[in-house]
Amino acid sequence: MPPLAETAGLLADRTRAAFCQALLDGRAWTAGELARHAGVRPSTASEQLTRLIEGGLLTEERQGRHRYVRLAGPEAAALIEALASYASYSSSPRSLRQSVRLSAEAKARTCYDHLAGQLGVALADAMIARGLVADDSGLAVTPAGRTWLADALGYRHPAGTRRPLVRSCLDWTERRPHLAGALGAALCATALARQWVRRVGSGRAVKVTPVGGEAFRELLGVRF
Amino acid sequence: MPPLAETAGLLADRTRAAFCQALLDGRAWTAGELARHAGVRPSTASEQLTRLIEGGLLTEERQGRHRYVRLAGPEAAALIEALASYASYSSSPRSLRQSVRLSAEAKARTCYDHLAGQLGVALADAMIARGLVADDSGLAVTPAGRTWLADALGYRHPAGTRRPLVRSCLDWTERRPHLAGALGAALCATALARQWVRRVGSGRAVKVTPVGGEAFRELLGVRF
DNA sequence: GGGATGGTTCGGGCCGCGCCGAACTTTTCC
DNA sequence: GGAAAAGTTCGGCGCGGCCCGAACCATCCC
Repeated sequence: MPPLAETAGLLADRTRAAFCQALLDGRAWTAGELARHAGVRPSTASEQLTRLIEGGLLTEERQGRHRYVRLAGPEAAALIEALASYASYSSSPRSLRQSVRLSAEAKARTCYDHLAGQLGVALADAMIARGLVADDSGLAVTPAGRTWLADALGYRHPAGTRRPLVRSCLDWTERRPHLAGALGAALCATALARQWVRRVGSGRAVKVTPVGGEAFRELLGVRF
Repeated sequence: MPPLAETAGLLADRTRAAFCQALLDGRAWTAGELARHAGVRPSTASEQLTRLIEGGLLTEERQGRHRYVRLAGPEAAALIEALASYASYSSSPRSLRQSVRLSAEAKARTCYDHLAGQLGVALADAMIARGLVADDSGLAVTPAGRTWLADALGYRHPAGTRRPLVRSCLDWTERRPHLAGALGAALCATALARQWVRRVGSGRAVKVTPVGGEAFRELLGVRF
């Protein structure tokens, strides 16, 4: 079996796909949580998780009687994003898309380790409008952007890392790009740490707190 | 079945994956060519092609008794690239990788509508070194680059298109990025039109002609 | 220790699907 | 018109894999 087909096969199953999409929130889930989420028996979940781990898409971490599982890394997340984005791009009738836009996840959510949804797109737009990120056919952080990153988030990009500072990630609800890469991750981490956003429910949805609304307005002029 | 799993399923089969990877050369193939290429009977190829077309990954064009088939567009190509790149990234033992590097495809080939392989990476490096493309955490064409595009290739980027001028595409033989997007396509089209490279065999491999060697050296200082 | 909970292993059932060959249709060429 | 070639449709075969329940193991808590 050629490697492409094999990798695709990992994601070509209802249950495994549900696992991976849930794990796009970047957190570690237990096997049982994923089983309930996908609506299968624990035994089934256990087997499918093993396959995903052996396939290199997930990593596990055992803690006592729990088996925690998370995406193997940004590359794996990017692959799943790419597939999900293409799939929703090529399918999804209009009416469904409309109703999706009204959900909590569409307003604001995490996408692996960065922010997405209407919030994510608004933040991306704001950073481009303020000249912190340039969108000259491909995204790039400007010098002003680097300063802002250090001042507002306390983030300095280590030289020589493989991960790009900023990467565009197509938003499957908004159909517009938001910011991924190290910048996106730093922004999301800060937002969670300083309680600008709070997770709601067990999924990927987040909610902007009053403090967060203030912060986003002050730092980037985003009104949400 | 969730859309992600469905799309993945299209590529989760030996035969269909072989079709798609062959079609990454950007050309239109007949059903029979693909059948021989993948080592299946025409009847099988016919059925699988229908599935890929209904799934939106391919488009067809009938001409007489021939059924020509090609990738549906840059998005589809990008998806297949992403999967192929990840698959070879996560698998592929060292020895295999070594022998792959010596093949004709590794030296120079097309990747959907742009140039890849050692040639593609060399061209990308040269354009970055000459300041035509900036690699400041994300790729972007510089003003000098736009001038060069107009002068050397006669290409002017239409405003308001959805397709990015330049996009990074991870090379699965070199493990380094080469240039995709409209710029990559324009460069590849020019190279083929002006006989800088010539296709060899039925696959994606190309060969740099003497004229091409001259042109690449003159325009970008690339010695190949 | 004993009960409850999370997770795994194993056997078995079942459905899907990828493949082929044979028969058929359509187009091309002589 | 007739033969050859490209492609399609259909019936059928067989494998793979997805799922479950039952039994079992490991951990945690009282």
